[in-house]
Amino acid sequence: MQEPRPEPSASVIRAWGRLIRAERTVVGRIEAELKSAGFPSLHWYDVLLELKRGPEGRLTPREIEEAVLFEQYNLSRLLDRMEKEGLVRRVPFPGDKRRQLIEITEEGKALQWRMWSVYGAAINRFISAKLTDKEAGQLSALLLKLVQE
Amino acid sequence: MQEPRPEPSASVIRAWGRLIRAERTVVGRIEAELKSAGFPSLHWYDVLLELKRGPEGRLTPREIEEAVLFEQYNLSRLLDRMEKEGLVRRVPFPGDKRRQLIEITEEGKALQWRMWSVYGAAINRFISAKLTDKEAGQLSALLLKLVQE
DNA sequence: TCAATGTTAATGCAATTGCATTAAAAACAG
DNA sequence: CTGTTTTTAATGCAATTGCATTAACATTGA
Repeated sequence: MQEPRPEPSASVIRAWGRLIRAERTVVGRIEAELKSAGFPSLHWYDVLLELKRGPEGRLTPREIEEAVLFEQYNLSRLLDRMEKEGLVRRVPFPGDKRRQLIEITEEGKALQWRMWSVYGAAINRFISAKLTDKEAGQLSALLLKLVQE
Repeated sequence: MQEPRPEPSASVIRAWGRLIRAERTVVGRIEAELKSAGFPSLHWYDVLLELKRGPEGRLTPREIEEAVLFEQYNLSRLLDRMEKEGLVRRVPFPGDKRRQLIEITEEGKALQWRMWSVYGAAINRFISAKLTDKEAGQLSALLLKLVQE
């Protein structure tokens, strides 16, 4: 016998819907800015930024996956494309031939930098203009609760 | 001469990162539940729900697009697939041969209903369990500000 | 009226993503 | 050790998405 399942509350359903919509809207706006400036997508930026932050500009694919929540196979092919563009380089992982290190190139760093000038401006336009810093802090705290555990 | 562009504040950048991450995480978890129950993706659900709410279970593709923020060409092909599964039906739009009405079928309504039992439970597990109703309300309000104007 | 413009939906083709599997190497268990 | 299991990354192929364009119709304005 199955217990009746309680419906999610109206306020939870509303929050969920708005989360989807806000994300789609803001990502769409920011991607449009990047594209119209001739830059690749946010996914590329995310990888470049993570690498730049990593020790000596290097991370394993696993670490990148974990940082940006991509699927293994998607990241593998994204790195193919980025390598072909000269933005990253695959180097051997010392002491483990299964793994590898992805290293950002100077060209990759330069692209990240140039993209940030457009990306940062877009964040200003589409987020800073809509929320105070205090509200941004509240939003962060709430979203953090959502992903925890 | 170019004015120096102010950097987005740290709290805004953090909120933006968490918005992306929270959305990806929760969508991923919910999609996994749907898939493991043998159901199609959230996109299908979204379309079915919008149609079910529409007058006599009908909306134009334009209206669906607007409601769920899909691209025109993606929706066009999604509707192809859904029609092939017998979930929706394309019917002529009276008085305008360019447009059409998409009508949900009984089978489509039944699928939406069955999906909701899994989807609602997933929302409970992944959202209700993490936020109080009050917090959900605050989150909604903040996300709304983000998409406004 | 009718040419020009705008709107709606579909489609060919390229790029990306998803799924399942594979290959290679490392870690582990007896 | 040696066979088994686990981890890491790549890949063939199908499904989906993105981009650019097209076709069909409606609307507008001279």
